[in-house]
Amino acid sequence: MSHNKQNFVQKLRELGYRVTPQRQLIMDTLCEMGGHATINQIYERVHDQAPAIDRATVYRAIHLFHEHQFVHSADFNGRTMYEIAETQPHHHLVCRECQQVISLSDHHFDYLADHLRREHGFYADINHITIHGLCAPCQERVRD
Amino acid sequence: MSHNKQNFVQKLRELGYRVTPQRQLIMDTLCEMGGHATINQIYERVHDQAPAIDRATVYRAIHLFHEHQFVHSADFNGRTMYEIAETQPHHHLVCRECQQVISLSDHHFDYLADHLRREHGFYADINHITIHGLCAPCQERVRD
DNA sequence: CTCCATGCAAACTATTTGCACACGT
DNA sequence: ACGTGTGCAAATAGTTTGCATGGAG
Repeated sequence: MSHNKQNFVQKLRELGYRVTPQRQLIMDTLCEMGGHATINQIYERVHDQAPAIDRATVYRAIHLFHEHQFVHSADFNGRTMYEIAETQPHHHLVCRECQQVISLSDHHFDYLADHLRREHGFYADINHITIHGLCAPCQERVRD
Repeated sequence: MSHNKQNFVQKLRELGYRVTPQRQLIMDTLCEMGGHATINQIYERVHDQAPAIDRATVYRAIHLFHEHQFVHSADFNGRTMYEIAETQPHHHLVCRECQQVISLSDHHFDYLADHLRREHGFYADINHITIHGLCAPCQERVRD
């Protein structure tokens, strides 16, 4: 569910980066935010706890994390969201009508990943896939 | 491959929107751009052909198209891209190292979509799915 | 002829950058 | 002590909005 703090700290150090309180707080915050957040949402929450932390620091940290796969980026209806790169598969179904996000773990994604690797030589980041569409209630309502 | 112009024009009208040269040019341009582009890239190209067209117009058109499923949005390594909603399935594998985008049409996505509908009641926009990961050459090089 | 869509300009929000200082190693 | 990371401020880029005019239906 949440990231392994020891692991995060260790990996940062291994890569030659410094483990600062800012980076730790930003990572912790993203974890607490239940899977996905925009940079702005992360900043707001971090700022509540430590007003001295600047937006630029949040941007720099998130970019660093993204570069090294601590977090992933995803499009949620035109907005870029970031989420912890879980060890547990953690996919998202995003409804384009009600904006609802359904999280699920499903082995069918693994089949797809296997297939993409074998047939297309592509190594998918299969632990985090975002799919857009309509949730059941919205599908009922719309019927286009 | 390219969008059906008649269809686009007709649908716009059906929905009660006006078919303006600006909207047509923006849609044509996106089509010519081979599947995916940022709003800025679209604007640049439109602007070359018709310098009078304003950025605001491009934003408004793309949002309109997105709202009515003429185009889809997708995250390409943290950047929001837009692409024509093809009738042909048209998926993207985005390499997070070299930024290469592999387009493919593959029935395995259909299996996944069927499964999501049956098991999770979710109606995926299966004609356009973006998956992140490493392409074969980058996978070779990295080995982390 | 009637309104919707556009262009323009300005406001607003998001993101990046340079620099001096602070602090993790 | 060294050099990376941070805060600050300013610059740049991205997006939205109000309003008067133009043009599609």
